[in-house]
Amino acid sequence: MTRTRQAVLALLQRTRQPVSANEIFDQLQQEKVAIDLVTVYRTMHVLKELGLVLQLDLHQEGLSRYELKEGREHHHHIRCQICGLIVDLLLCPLKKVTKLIEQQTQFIVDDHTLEFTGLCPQCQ
Amino acid sequence: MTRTRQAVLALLQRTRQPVSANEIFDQLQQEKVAIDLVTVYRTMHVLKELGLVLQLDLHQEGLSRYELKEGREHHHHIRCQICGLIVDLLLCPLKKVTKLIEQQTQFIVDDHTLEFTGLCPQCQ
DNA sequence: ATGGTATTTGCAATAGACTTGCAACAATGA
DNA sequence: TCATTGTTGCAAGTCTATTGCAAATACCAT
Ligand SMILES: [Mn+2]
Ligand SMILES: [Mn+2]
Ligand SMILES: [Zn+2]
Ligand SMILES: [Zn+2]
Repeated sequence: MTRTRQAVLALLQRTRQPVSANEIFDQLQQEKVAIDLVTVYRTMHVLKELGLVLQLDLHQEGLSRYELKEGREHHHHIRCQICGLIVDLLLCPLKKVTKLIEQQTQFIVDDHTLEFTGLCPQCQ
Repeated sequence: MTRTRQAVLALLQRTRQPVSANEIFDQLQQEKVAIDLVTVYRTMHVLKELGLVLQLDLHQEGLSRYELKEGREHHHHIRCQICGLIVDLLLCPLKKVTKLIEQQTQFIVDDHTLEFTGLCPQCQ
């Protein structure tokens, strides 16, 4: 756990939203923390390996975001199409559906992704 | 509807799987149809606008695939992690869940993406 | 502390999907 | 036929992310 990695972790802690590598880079620049964008990517890789961080690849965004794992279980997200707000959905409604799909397709299902988009309360 | 666009449409018709721009390009090359990769991208854009083609951005693939819309309604997909087989799921299990999420988050939901991965019957 | 090893970092270059500018070409139609 | 419009190919560019490599840093046994 180097100084640099501490800085990234600290940023994730004080950030409520999932952040992209570029956002981490820009934010740390502003805070006068010298860090290369490549190092951000490599740091995120390490933090994922350590199980401290989750990587989110939301649909249509064309980049990855990261959030602290903390105690978070498997969950999904909803994103506002106007302001980009991302909110955790704590339920996963797909357990029964998974069994149905296994029957219908003869696949063995081992993962899924689910994401909603819409308008947040502010943007309506 | 130019010769080139006809060739792309014909390829989509005889292809069972959703195909990427590069796959369309390679396949047409093999069939001695002269076409530029840029033209493939622009053609897919046009065919989408015309409502003839659906664009799929499956999770973790890092590229777009295209399938004929034909009569297809809103639907989802399951992909085999070994061989890449993609199968249509004809059900959408999210209508009730959407209402629940609107209540919980105060968002107005207007779209969602859902995708399963697993092992197809051949690869188990 | 000191020296030696392993890890981490920055910079430059690269990869890969996709887009854009522009000029040549083809189709359309008065 | 000529002018206007739409389509294509090539080159170059964008954007996120990765890789090679050498310099800097951290770590550890002496
Ligand atoms: Mn989350
Ligand atoms: Mn489909
Ligand atoms: Zn789930
Ligand atoms: Zn659906």
